[in-house]
Amino acid sequence: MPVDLSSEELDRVDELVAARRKIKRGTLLFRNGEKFTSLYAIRTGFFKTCVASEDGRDQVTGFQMAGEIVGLDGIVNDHHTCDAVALEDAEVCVMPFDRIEEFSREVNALQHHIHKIMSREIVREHGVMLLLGSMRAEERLATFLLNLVQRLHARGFSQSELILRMTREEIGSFLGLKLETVSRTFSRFVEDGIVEVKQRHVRILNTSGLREIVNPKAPI
Amino acid sequence: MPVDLSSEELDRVDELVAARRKIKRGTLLFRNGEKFTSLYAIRTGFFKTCVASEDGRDQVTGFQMAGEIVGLDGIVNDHHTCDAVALEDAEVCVMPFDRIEEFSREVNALQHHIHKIMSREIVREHGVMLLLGSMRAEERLATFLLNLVQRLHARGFSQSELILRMTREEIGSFLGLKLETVSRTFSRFVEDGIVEVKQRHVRILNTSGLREIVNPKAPI
DNA sequence: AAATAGTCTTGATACCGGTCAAAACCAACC
DNA sequence: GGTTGGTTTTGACCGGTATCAAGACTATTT
Repeated sequence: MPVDLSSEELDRVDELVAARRKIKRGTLLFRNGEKFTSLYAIRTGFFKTCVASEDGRDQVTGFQMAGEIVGLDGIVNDHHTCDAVALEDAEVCVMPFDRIEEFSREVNALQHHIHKIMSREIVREHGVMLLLGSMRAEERLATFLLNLVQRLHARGFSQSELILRMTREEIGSFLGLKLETVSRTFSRFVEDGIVEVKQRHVRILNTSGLREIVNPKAPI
Repeated sequence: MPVDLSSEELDRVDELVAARRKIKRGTLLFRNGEKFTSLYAIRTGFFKTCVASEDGRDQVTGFQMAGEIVGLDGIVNDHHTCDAVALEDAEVCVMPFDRIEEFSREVNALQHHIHKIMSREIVREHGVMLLLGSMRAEERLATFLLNLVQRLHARGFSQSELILRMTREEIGSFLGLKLETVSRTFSRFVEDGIVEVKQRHVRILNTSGLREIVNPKAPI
């Protein structure tokens, strides 16, 4: 949790963490309908969250990595409304929400931090809505790759290479596309020399090419 | 604000409201880039919020009516990242956010209420992502109408009649469709006897028909 | 009443992405 | 090594929505 806190306050924040929990790849951290008790800070590993409609269709609402928080959906109704699935072996900090509320009454910076986390999630989802509502397949995939690599880079990984932890189908679900379209769009990027793709391994050869796809400059 | 509070606490919540502000139809409550200071509780009127991509496309992220809160997007970066536009003459309560944080340190129920409001917005957006990512035009419009009429009914209006405060283009932007598709889909609903449409005036003739479109029952 | 601008509807056509199907590839396990 | 199951790629074709265009309707203004 990257907040500006005094060392004393930091100690208190440590008390927030009730436990650590390991999640095996493919298993759920929490599921739709489950009682909400805690937020989870991801220490290691990679998650997807997804919601389901009554008739079985489901939609990946996000991919989360180290340092990010999952579980915010559960606050409003005391029950989770989506599933959080580990896409690789993972470890999280369990932070009981009543304790978070208690502490954030005492530590102003923590209170504000919590508010920011929730607001950031709202703003992130605005971006996804823009993507789903107005972009074509190539723009969606380019946006997705740029976003992933940017977040990975902020964690010390390469700016140009990444390993996808999710299947084409999961990417498609997130981007509102079918897996075949995701695959075809990757192939087109490869043809155009913008990326190299070997299964889940992606190397970005031309970042500004991707940016150009997302945000085409009006010629003169 | 429908919270369970003692009357003393309720008095304090009243102090949250720094002022009321009237917004003329077509004008902005706040705009992208503007400094964030306050949340706004809608007293009367109807708003849309929309985000814009760099190259000018924009996406309506929601429609808000009396009792709902707008401005949550501004918390994370101290600046708003979307526009809030009044679709009819409106009045809002201005609630300075620093005061909200101050009070919610003292009134537990208020603190939790704020958290719920933000979580509810996150969950609502999950639903929009599901809509944008996996539904076809008819399902999107049916979902939209059912949602609108349900929220209006909760405010004492009819279960079956409503007046749309937004244009076909704004509906389309929200639903990820072009205005022509929205219009055609309305026409199809009319042909099928599911709704009556006279410009902005809509009467729902067959609610379960709409539900069926959203959530088709598997035959046997 | 006429004129104007904005909004909405409808038609014809194009195209993007979906669907269906087959084959290739990969990893894990006998 | 061979088998199995899951994932990915690719092709052929189809369908839903976008696009382009014209006209109708409504409200407001002159």
